[in-house]
Amino acid sequence: MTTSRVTIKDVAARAGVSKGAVSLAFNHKPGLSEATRERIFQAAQELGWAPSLTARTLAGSRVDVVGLAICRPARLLGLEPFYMEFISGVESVLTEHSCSLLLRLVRSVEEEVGIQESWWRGRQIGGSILVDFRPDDPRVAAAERLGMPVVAVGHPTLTGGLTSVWTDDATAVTEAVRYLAALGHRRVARVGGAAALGHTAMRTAAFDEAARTLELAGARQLTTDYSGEAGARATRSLLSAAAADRPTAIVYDNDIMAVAGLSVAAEMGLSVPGDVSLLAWDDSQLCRLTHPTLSAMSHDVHGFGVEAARTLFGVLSGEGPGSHPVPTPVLTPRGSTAPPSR
Amino acid sequence: MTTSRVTIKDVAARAGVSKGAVSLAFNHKPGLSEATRERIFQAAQELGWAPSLTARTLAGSRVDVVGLAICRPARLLGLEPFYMEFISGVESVLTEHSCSLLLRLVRSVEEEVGIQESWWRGRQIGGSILVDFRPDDPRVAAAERLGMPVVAVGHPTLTGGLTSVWTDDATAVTEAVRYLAALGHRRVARVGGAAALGHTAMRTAAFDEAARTLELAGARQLTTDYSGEAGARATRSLLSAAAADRPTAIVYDNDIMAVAGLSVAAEMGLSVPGDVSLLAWDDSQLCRLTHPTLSAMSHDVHGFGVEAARTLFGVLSGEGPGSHPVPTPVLTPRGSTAPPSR
DNA sequence: AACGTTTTCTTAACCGGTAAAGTCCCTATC
DNA sequence: GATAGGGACTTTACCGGTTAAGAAAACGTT
Repeated sequence: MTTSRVTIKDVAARAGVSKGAVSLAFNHKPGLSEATRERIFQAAQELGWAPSLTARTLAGSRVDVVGLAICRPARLLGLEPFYMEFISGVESVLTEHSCSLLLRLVRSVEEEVGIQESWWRGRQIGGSILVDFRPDDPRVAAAERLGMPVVAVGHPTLTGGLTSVWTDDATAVTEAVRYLAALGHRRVARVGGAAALGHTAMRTAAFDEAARTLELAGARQLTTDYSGEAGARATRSLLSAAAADRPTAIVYDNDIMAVAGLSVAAEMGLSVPGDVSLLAWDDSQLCRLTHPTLSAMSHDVHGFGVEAARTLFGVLSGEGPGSHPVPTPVLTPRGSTAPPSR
Repeated sequence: MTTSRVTIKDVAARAGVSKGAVSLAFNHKPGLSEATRERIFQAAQELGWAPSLTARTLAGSRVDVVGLAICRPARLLGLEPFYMEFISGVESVLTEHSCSLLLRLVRSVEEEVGIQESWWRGRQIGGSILVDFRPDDPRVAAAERLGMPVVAVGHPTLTGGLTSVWTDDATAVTEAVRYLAALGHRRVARVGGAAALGHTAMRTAAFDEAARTLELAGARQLTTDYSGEAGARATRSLLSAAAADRPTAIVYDNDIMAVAGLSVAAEMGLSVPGDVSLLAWDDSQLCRLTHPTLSAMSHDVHGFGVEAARTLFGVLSGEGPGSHPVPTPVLTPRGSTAPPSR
């Protein structure tokens, strides 16, 4: 009930030493006899004391909290397996360093800049992981202006001089299109993610480029908000074209939209992969739960989070800016892709 | 680049006043002329200063961070729409109070007790939201021992004397079973969540009770780990019984498993809802993306998070322990439930 | 003009730690 | 036996705020 805040002073008194000695003991610094050290830990244990991180932070040492602000409508976040998996990867590294994650959902990049700045100014965080980069993202300048240690999750062309962790979306898109073309598809469509995001633009450009190179006349692209509903709408729009124009293969920017697409195809009486092939992205467990199972560009999202966190610790320990690519998503063919029917 | 930490002292100097005056101004406390107040804000703005939350916390005011530790294997978290939606609800309230969320994924309740304790001891958080209660949960005693303000998300019978926010799972399960029975189903099965969780036990008991009351001889239940794979396995096991014993309706404890079940039925050549009806739980967007769409016990998870956070702020402002039920999940029939075929 | 009130601001003591500098004592060295 | 060098602690000065108590100036009163 009472709790009566136990402080370092109480521990010092109980162990019969000074505050300084307790501090020394708890930071495993030299200058104390084994006996005293033991006595101090004993006292701390008895009183149930742990050093206040707040005070410790204020006293000038580092902050062991990492920030992460995510800017997506709440409705979508719930559904996207991506972030939770990413976070779990980040967490697994933070835990090793007994660090915590400060999370915030924001509505705009501008708001995020504000949050990050106040976190940093208020000494709430030691550094941050920035995600969902846009072209000319204001966070690049903000991070540099503040001198705040960050790792930017995004392609180096988007993240300015910041240390970045990224996947090669362009190559993955190209591989996806090549694969579908190799199966014999000519009318390939892509249902992309949010148009404002930098990596969507990169995928769009790569898709165009691949379509041109492979001389796919019927290539088409749409952008969405990543939601299943938008994916369904986009698919419906693509598949309702006259049979001669209708795409025979569709690539999606996440797996929720691919699942939605699968259901639209069924609803329209089209068989997958007979009438249309579908290819998902990110490849969560979901892709193996549908019927037919979804072929996907598969991706170790957890590992992506791990790498981001590791890199942030690198930055925190003084490493200069760098570019850290993580493995390119690999094609994982399952039941939803096949050669087009004649 | 340099940032040269701006502190309250710098602001005071620039405004030509003392530290104390700046503090007064920024906390909107009386005792300053309008002119000085203005001058101070002006100076702060020019220097880009914001008070350090760390220092502020240390100086004795409250902590504006709320803790949340989640104990589920990372692999599952990614997929479960529940938590992200819940978090987004929590966040929306925290934001109003300019509070942040400290998130941690843990592997066991014991680990969580440790984390919560060190957060609290270290003055990292002002209070916490506890989720996923088990019978005799050690967190109840821990929270009371520490005198830590918390809100427990779980049924009052599980959360001891802690302030709780909960949904009436028992009633919802009963309603689900009644509905299926009303459609004419006699062999109803349930694919439950993690056996160790308190609310799973409550649902299991309620299901048994409802089956007895309605005299459903063929009622069966299984528990899983909430993953789609486990849901698929469970469904496969249930549906591979001889036709005369095979359940004609299955209730799932989340929607991922229901999706998995749907695909298993398809794989086994059974039609939904013709041969077997499926009923999902939680009702994320996913339930509307399958074919047929999934009937579900629908639930405002975002609102659940909102209520949890609101209640925590109540506790923080001194409200005594209380019990806050949120609306019971309501049955939302869609395409996956129908009377059994003869 | 003398005196009590307010208003407005300053001082100084914390909050709970860290870290550099200082003190004391014990031992090795010449 | 004087001195230097460590080891084991203690002192003390911060970190960047808050806040109670104190002081100076402005104001109203009789």
